[in-house]
Amino acid sequence: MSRSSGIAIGALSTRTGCNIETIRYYERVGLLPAPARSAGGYRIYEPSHVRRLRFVRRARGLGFTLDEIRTLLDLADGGSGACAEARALAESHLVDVRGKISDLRAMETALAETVRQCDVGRQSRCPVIEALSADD
Amino acid sequence: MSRSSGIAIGALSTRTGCNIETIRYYERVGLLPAPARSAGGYRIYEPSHVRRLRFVRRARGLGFTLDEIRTLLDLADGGSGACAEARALAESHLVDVRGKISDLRAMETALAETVRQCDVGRQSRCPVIEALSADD
DNA sequence: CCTTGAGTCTGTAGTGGCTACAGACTGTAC
DNA sequence: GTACAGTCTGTAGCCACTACAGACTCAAGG
Repeated sequence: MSRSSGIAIGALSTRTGCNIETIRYYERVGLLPAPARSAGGYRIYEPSHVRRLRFVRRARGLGFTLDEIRTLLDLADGGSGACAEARALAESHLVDVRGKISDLRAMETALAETVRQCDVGRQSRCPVIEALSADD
Repeated sequence: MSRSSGIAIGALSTRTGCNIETIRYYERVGLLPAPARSAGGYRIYEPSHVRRLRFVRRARGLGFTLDEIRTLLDLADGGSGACAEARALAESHLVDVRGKISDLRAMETALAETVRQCDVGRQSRCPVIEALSADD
């Protein structure tokens, strides 16, 4: 018996590209179900854990928060009717992402302009510092 | 004597748009020098504090870390020779910002595509969840 | 002078999403 | 049997704040 024995945390880590400490952290905060344990207390992961962790990592890669991912996981497990909710979550997240992009673009413009002024003249004072020190 | 008496932390907060708790935090971590105190222990800020805090807030607005800002402040105080260093700092920060923008744009594309598929078909399964659950 | 109420004080703890230990134990290959 | 990599728990740190509790202070009005 016990033919398919599952894998240890290190193997799960290599397979998913997720740090060991992070895997344990996900378990602690309830994103990954607690796996079975060996006699000596080692975690033993099944293929379902691999799938779940990949889901989490992918969602993190898209910038979803752990809270949002918890919801997505519930929806994925939940079944029907979930699609509209998942879509809404993804859409509102997309709005966030676009907001961040435009914030960063504004930042980029301001920074680039500041740096550019260093090239322009050989002022007595530093344009970078001046820009940050402006009076109004 | 004591004609110009300085302002309290609340007034500094309104003037700079910086949270009171954040002002105290900046003092704690050495970004803002500790001001004089009233007999009762209230912080009394001078115009130099207003300028310094504005500098910090502006730099934060451009996404500099507190550590980078500490350096910028040293450079601003330090005087000559500082310009090249300040410029280098700003430039490397600009590289970071551009990196973040392109990461977010990739995210945006992937998210938008995922959401779009919800519109396309009336699949039995949710494209958002499917995308996150992919096997490879 | 006294009271009221807004302002301020210190200190501590929480946030998110990890990451980094220390010190003890386990599993496995030789 | 023993070496050594892997894993365990628990705690603390990171960044840049934010949010309290409970005590105190200051200015204005009566």
